[in-house]
Amino acid sequence: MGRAPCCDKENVKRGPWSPEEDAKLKTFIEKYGTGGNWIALPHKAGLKRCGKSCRLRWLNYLRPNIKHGEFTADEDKIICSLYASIGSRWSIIAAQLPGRTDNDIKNYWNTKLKKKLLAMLPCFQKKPSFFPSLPLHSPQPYRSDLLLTNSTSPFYNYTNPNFMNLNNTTNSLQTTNLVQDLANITHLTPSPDHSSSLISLITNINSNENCFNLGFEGDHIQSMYDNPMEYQYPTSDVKEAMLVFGSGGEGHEVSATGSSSEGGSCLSQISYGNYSKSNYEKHQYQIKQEDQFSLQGFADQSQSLMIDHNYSTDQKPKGYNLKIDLEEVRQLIGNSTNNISSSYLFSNEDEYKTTHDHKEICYHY
DNA sequence: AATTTTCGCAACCGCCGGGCT
DNA sequence: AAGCCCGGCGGTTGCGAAAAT
Repeated sequence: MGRAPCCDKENVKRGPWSPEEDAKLKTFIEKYGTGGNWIALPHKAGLKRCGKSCRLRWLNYLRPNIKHGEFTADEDKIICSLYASIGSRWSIIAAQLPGRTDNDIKNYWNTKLKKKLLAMLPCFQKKPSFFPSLPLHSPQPYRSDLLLTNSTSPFYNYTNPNFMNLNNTTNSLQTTNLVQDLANITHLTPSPDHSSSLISLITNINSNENCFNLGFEGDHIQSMYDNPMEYQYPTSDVKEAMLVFGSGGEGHEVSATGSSSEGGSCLSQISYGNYSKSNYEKHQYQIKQEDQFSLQGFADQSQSLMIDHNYSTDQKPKGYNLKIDLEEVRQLIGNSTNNISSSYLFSNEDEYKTTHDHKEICYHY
């Protein structure tokens, strides 16, 4: 049995607010305040609205000093910085931007800023580093060397040509490039408590999540839990093959089938998890952002990006510093016409279906 | 010019935590 | 201590506008 609704949904008006309703609400609150009770407010104000709806309308639209319109470069910078630090805590981010609402910032991020930020990732801009030897604008033959062949995993032996075989030399190089690209963009600095400054790759078959993970590792496997940066390669049963960068382990929502609502899109997260080897689902502070970020660059492959960043329970960064190059973001935003990667990166569902059906590889500009 | 697709944003939904009884 | 109520929050949806075909 579910929770009782906050209001009688049959008798409340829904949908867009009329100017008359706005005026009623504004006048009432300016005169009497909210009284600390949003549920009772609409009745007092003579509105046939749910209290929550009134609250939202007031906070997001009617209250004084609300700022609408374009976000400034400085605001972009703050949003990017805070998102990199705390994730999708929109109310906290909004608190740093006077006049902006959490809803505004959330919408702005989801529709514009995120795409611009992701589009600047070198690993997606430099196609050869990720899709070496695949010429553009031409269907590609089936690549047997890109098959997954490891028969030890039920997910691994799925011979989907859209996945890379990370066991062979070619793809090790690809992966190394990928690692380097991400390291470049995030300016990751190894933690002092990881004695190895070298990034080594490990492969960790994760049967629970249909992924195998590539992680940065220090000298000991413990690093796998301490170190948040790992790549996950879903290996089966996904209509869109995708690459997820980020944290794995139980309690993380990184399943390959975790697609968001829209057909051609796939999952992406920026999450913050506190791992401990013994019980890494405890004390976990996770912030998740699902992206609608798809890539049609490799057969019917869609990809997503996850930047993961380890936090301890006091939510302070532990181990690594992630710095988004905000100047690059700003330049990118300021030069929206020069955005080759965005059209390359973002596909729509129809394109997906077309290439999926015909097993062709198409690059889009 | 008409139709379809995509985009942007306001609003809704449902979960969660805190305060009160 | 337990249960209820409410506010706050983040994710999602729906619809009108704009862009593309």
